[in-house]
Amino acid sequence: MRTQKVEPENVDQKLFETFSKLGYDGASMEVLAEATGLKKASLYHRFPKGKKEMALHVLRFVEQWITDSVVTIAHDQKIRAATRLRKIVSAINELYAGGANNCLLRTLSVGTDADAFKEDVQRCLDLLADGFATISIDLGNTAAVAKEKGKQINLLLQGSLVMTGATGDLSYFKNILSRLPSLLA
Amino acid sequence: MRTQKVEPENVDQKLFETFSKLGYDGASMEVLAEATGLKKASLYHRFPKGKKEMALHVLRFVEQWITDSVVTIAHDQKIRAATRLRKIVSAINELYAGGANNCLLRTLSVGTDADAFKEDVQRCLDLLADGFATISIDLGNTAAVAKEKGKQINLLLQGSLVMTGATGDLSYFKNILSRLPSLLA
DNA sequence: GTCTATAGCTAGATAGAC
DNA sequence: GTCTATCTAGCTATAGAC
Repeated sequence: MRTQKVEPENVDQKLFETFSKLGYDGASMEVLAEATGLKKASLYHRFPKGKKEMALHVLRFVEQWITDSVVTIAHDQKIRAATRLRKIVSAINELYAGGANNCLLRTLSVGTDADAFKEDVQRCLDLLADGFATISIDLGNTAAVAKEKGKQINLLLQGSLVMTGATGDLSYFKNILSRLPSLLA
Repeated sequence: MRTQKVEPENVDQKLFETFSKLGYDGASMEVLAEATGLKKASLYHRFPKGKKEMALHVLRFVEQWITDSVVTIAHDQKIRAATRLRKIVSAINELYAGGANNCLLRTLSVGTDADAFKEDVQRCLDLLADGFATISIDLGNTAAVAKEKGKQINLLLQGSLVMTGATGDLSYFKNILSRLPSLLA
């Protein structure tokens, strides 16, 4: 048929999940096709430059998510800073399924083609740190202190996701999320 | 020739480095052969069950390193706790090349065969946490508090290595290492 | 836009000479 | 114990029908 079998947003979501879980080298075209519900050739129709283009596309998908769910919320002066942070924490908790999901930014940082993704990964991490720093400033910190706290949150989230992923113990992730308000204050 | 071309310890080291850098799926037999200086068939002679056996062997290599460089040192009552910790920090700094190297326990936690390594990865992480906890107890904390601190150090080290690996900024790793004494006190 | 079929290559793994 | 040569399966990617 000529009509789309799967919505682009659903394809993005499945590619995101698969790359997050298996990394770039572990996510074969066969697996990606099964995950999206499309045949390999159809995936190539949507991403003519192949797997690398898919991963870069998913990274932009994540960058957009961060912009919408962290950065924009963080800057919304109509809402109290503490409330903004609660919304961000809730979004992050949902994205990572309470710690059960790996972080794409981490899984794409290891492998044969990691260099190709480094720039986009860094931009995403910077956006996250800036979002957290914005909240921290509004909670009463100087820009310099807030910037350091933002970077520290990135470190703690990544560490908690590694530990939760390796051990299966969701409390690593859960604890960091619940401590975010005090860590940014 | 019938004699060994490369010492087993050197093979272990190169396999460790390659799996750490590229992960399991990214470390092809071809790449592993080049890294060790052996041909593929020679690697199969040493590891008849193939790549999975190599990765498991390297995990035991790491477990031994942790036992020698962290656990045993941590329990050495002949030395002051603060001095023991300095030795451990120094060893960790060297292993990770100041943050430039990825952590094998993390890179083997993602990919198509991650399940096969999970048990060993967990054991290594537990050993590390126990080593840190031992120091923390000797610095005056209760067993319960020390245990939590040990787990937190694992989280911080993993997080710092992810951030340093993704951004190239060695200070994430360096800062955590320098804070270990106060974090365990 | 999706599909079947397949090209061309590289992966993990083996056989057998030395 | 190491090597060259090779097998098979899986990989990324493409061709062309519908």
